[in-house]
Amino acid sequence: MIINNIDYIEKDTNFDPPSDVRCFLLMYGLIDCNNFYASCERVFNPSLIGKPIVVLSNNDGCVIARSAEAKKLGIPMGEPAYKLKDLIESNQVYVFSSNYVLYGDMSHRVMNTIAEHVPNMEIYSIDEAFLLLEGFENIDLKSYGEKLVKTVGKNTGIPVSLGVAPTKTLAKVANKFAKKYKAYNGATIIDTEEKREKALKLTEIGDVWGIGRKYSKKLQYHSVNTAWDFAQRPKKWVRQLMGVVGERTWMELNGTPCFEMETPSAKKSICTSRSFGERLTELAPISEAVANFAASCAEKLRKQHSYGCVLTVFIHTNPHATNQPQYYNHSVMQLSVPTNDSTEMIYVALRGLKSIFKEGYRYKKAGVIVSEIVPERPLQGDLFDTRDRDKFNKIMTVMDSLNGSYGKQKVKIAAQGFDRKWKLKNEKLSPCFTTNLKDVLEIKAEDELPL
DNA sequence: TCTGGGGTCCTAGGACCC
DNA sequence: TCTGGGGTCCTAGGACCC
Repeated sequence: MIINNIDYIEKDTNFDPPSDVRCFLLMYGLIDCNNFYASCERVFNPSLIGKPIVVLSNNDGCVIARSAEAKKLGIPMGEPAYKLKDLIESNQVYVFSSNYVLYGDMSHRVMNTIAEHVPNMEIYSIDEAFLLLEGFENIDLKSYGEKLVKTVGKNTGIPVSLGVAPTKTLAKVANKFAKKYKAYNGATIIDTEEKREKALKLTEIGDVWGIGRKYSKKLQYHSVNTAWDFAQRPKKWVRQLMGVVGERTWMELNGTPCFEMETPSAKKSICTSRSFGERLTELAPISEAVANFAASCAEKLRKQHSYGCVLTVFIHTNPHATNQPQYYNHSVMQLSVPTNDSTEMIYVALRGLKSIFKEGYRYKKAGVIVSEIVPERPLQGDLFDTRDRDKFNKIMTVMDSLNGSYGKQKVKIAAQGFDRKWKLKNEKLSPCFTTNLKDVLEIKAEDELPL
């Protein structure tokens, strides 16, 4: 029985695990890319197949993706790269700086392929999509799923896995099985009560979607070690310990959908922030960085046809350097008129930065956050607004279109500067195979050097 | 020396009003 | 003067996700 009705869920607070036989009218799928960033690096460099690969975060900080081989070596997710130096060298692990242009483009290819075969999908992240499988009663979901997985792999070179179940959370569970056991051929379906029970019993509580580190610890303290233990607890108990959020996860694990398919909506906040490649002590280079972050926020706003009303700037020192003086501050500014104009945002952001910048610290990171985001129209004017908004709108449109055709940052505001002292460290960047022919040709030329 | 970046949602508590 | 409760709005912080 599927109860796809939020009102019912709200009212019946004593709903306990159902034990009746189910008939699923509607199933959710979760398809995601295996070791996505590592797989992307591999697509254009087949010599890496079978080799351990790790991809590092911005500034080559810590590990954010690992190939299966790297996982096998015991390289943990999130580990700082410097701690892994020996392990990397002794095992000849291939290390890459993150190349988001490449990953973004590969993501498009994967998503487009899925969209060609599934009518209703929701892109959930760069490497994941939920599918809504409606009207599949007479179709063998297992072979349908296997076929989809195979097609995506063939068309894009990226290996993917699919989990199918009556709720999104259960689809996530199913997906883990598809990944873990090769014999599933990339697709696992949870469509009977027996499979659900077995899957939940084999799933650690911390691996459940929606249960993070903190709750995982809390639950284990109460002897809840598996997803099944959790699903068997009374609903009231879960509500008390974890609030409505935990209650929804509980319902979903028990087969009642609480998370519907979502359509993409405009962001409610937009943030651009970076750690600097080197520590900065002067206002000038930090200003340049902040100007760039503000410009990037404005560009993101224009892309989603929104204006921002509030702008926050923050800076801080390195919290890990406990032997050095620490400083963290932020400044919140209300914009007189909602805007997505780069020049205006830069101006306001720099004013904010000036108000919080203090001499005598080694700054590590800064960022700009835009909040209270509203749709582009209707615009509420300010009586005392003297800015020629039409003119600046036109300038922004021209700038975006030039940058769209000739490449990022070909045209920018003077304050964004050219020094780039704040720039990221990414020493192990792969070429942008999919978007930059020049990079690819250069690599080829090098490859041909025999000695 | 070296530890990412960008989001969302929920809750508790305070201020304020009637 | 004192006492009371309910409602709303805002904010900071906590938890989670990828």
